[in-house]
Amino acid sequence: MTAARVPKPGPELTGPVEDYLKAIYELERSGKPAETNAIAGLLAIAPASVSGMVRRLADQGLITHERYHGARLTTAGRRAALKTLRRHRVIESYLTSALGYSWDRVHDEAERLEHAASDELIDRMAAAIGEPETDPHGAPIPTREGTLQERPAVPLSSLDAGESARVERVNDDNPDRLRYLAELGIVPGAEVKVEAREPFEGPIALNVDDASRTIGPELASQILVAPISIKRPKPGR
Amino acid sequence: MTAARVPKPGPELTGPVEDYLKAIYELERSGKPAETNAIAGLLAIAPASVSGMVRRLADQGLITHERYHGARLTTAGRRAALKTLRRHRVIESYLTSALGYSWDRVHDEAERLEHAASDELIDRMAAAIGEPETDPHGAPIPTREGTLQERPAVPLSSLDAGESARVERVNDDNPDRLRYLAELGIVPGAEVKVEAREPFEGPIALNVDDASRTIGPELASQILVAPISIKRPKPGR
DNA sequence: GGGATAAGTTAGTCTAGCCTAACTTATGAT
DNA sequence: ATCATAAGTTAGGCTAGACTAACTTATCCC
Repeated sequence: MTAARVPKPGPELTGPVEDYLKAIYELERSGKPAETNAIAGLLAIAPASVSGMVRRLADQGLITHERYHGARLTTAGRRAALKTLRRHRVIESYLTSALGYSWDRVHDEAERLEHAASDELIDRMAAAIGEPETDPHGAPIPTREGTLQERPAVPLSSLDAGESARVERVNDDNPDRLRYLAELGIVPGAEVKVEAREPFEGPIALNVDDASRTIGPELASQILVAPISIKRPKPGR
Repeated sequence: MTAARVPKPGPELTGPVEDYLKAIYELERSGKPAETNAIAGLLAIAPASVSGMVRRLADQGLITHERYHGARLTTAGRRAALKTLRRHRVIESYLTSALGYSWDRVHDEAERLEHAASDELIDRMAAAIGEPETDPHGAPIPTREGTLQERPAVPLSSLDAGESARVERVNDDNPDRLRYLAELGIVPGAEVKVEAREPFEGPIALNVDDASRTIGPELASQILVAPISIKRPKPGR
C-alpha cells in the first residue's frame, strides 16, 4: 500500500535539473550557447538562480560553462536532455492518441509526468500508439537510443506569395495559439498555399484545405513548414 | 517546448505530504491513531523527521496531533489522502489493463506518477478501462467524490479447515510475494478452500482452482478473503 | 576609448525535507 | 512504586533550489 519513496532508476536527475537541461538543449538549437537570461526566461525563474544551478550542472559534467558566456551541453547532458524530451513527446502523443486529449492541453500534463515516468512506461506508451515519429505538434520524438532527427523546415512567414508548403510543426508553448491554429486547420501535415502577402509585416493570406485564412506574420513565424517543390505541368511536348 | 514549472491545480500538496497522508490513512484503518514510529517505518524515514512533518501537517489543518499520542487525519486530510489513494489505484489499474504491466510491477510506477497526474488524467484513465472498482490487488478505488467502501474481509489465516472463501484482496507491498501468489493462482476473485491446517502456526493446505497448494500462515495473513456462505444441498426431503 | 546599459555573478536568505545525537515522556514488569 | 526500555521530541545541521539586492563584466555606441 503506502510505501517508501521509490527512486526512479538511472542517473537520478531531479525534476528541476531535467528542466534546465531541456531548456539549454532548446536554446542551443540556434547554434549559440544558452545564455543565463534566456534560460531564466524559459524556466520563469530569476537569472541569479540560473547562475547557481549552472555551476552545479557544470560540476556534474552535464554542461560546460564559460563565465559570462553561456552554457553548452556535454555529451552526457545532451543524452539526458534527449531522454527527457523523448519522455515529454511520447507522453504528449499518448495523451492525444490514447486518452482523447486535445493538442492544446497535453503540454502541461506532460511537463509534470515526464519527471516521474520510467523508461519502461515510456516505451510501453510509444508501442501502444505505434511508435510515432513526432508529437502532436510535429516535433520529432528522440529514439530510445537518443538520436533525434529534425526535418528541414522554415517559418511560414518566410514564404513568398504563390508558394505552397506542408505544415511540419507548430510552436506548442501557448494553448490559445494551438486552439486557434486547430480552428484554422493549420496542423502538421496540412498543406497551405500563400495566396498573397501585404508589405510592412502585413497580413498573410493563405489557402488551407480550400479555405481562405488570413494570419499575421507573428503567428506565421511560429509555424514551421516544408516548401513543396512545384511540380511543373509536364515540361512541354 | 520547454516551459516553466507547471503547478498542479488544487490544494497544492507536495509529494512528500501526500505520502505522509496516505501513510497516516493506512495506519488509522486499525482505529488507533497513527504513531510516529509507524509512519516512519512505512515511509522509510527517521522518526525525528516524522515529528517535524507532523507538526507542519497539523499547522496546515490536515491532521490533529496530540504530543506523544499519534496523529489522526482531519476531514481535509482524509479528503486529500483519498484523492491520492484514488490516483494510485487508478494508475495501477490502468497500467495493468491498458499497458500490459504485471501486477507486481505497478506499485512503484504508481507511487511516482500519483504525485504528478492531474485529476483529469486520472478520470480519463478510469473511464478508458471502464471505471474499475478495485485495483489489481483488490483494493477498492475511492470515487471521484472521495468515498471509499471497503468490502468486509478477513485474513485467509483466520479460516478453519473446511471453509471456503473468495479472495478479496492481497497485500501489494512486496513484488516477490505478488509474483508468487500469481503463480499459485491466488488473485482477487479466485475461490479457495482450506483443506487442512496444521497446529502451532503450521502450513495451510488449500485448494485453488482444483489445484492443491500449501502456504505458511504468515503469507496467509496477507491475503484477505470473504468467506463463502455454505450453500446447503437443498434442505428439503 | 570611455561610459551607459545590459548581462551575469556573488552574497546572503528562505523553505521543504531530510539526517543524527541527545533529551524527555510513557509504559510495563517486577 | 520504581525504573528500564520504548517511543517521541528537540536541537542543530545539511542539501536542493529558489529569491532579492548589490556588485562585476561585456558590449556597443558615439
